[in-house]
Amino acid sequence: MRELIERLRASAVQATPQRLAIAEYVLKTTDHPTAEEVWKRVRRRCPTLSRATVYNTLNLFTERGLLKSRTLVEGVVVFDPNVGRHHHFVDEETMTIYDIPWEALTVSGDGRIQGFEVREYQVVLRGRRRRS
Amino acid sequence: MRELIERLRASAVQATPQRLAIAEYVLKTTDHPTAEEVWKRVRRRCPTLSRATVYNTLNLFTERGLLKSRTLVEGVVVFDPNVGRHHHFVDEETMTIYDIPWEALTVSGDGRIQGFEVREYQVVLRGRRRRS
DNA sequence: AGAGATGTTAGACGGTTTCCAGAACTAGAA
DNA sequence: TTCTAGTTCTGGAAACCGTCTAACATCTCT
Repeated sequence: MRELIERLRASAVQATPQRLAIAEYVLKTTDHPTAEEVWKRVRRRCPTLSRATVYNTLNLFTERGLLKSRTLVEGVVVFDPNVGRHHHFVDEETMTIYDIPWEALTVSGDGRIQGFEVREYQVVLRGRRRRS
Repeated sequence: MRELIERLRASAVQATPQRLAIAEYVLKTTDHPTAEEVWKRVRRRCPTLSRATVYNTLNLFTERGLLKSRTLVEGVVVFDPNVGRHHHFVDEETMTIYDIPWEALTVSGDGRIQGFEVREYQVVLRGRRRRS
């Protein structure tokens, strides 16, 4: 709690009860929730929370680098508190998104990409998660 | 023209003037246009063309494997006539999307992806195109 | 030509996200 | 505390994008 407030302050985000309620869920989850999912979830604790505030807050967090918004499944925007480098695996059956550690994949390019100054890159894998 | 009709027939798509007008642009371009862009563009030749037909046709083409729809830039769905395996580079300044040949990049994974049955994957590179 | 299937159109609709304007809240100063 | 100026929150309206609908047009097959 206290350290959440710290984190917001460190990102120049004024902590309010609404933002804390949202942060508590969305900055700590390993899910990749949509705005709607965040709203439904956080409203359980904070029933007056408006949709607009959820969108404002998610956008603010994204602007401040606390979140990253991604479209890994066609037409679905999700928010990801893991803002560091990593890749993704999408289970096409359940549409669940899994994080893949950056070091788990190696990407190398040949001469054909010399015309491009690559600032970042990301691999998206699709398939089925093996049932263990 | 004739071979375009052939291509549609081969994909079990009945050729109509509207579909041909759309196909002529969208199946031959190296751009990655949005539905709206396709509509604006094709309407110059076929002014009565409705938005609904553009969407119906793009979705039909996608279903039949003539196009692939992608979201390479947050919140923007584009259509790509290059349905074979390849990667993409997004110029973050101009938001232009470039195709990267499949063989230009090599991706290898370590043990941490053994829990996943990968059916396909794609690399998205972001940065600036070098002015040559 | 006629019947039935298929395609097209304009506008209505639906879900998601943003905008707006007023009310509530906040931090800081007195 | 109380005041003030700035910020945030809220619900509803509006914008946006894509889909659906129902009437009409056009094809295809006999």
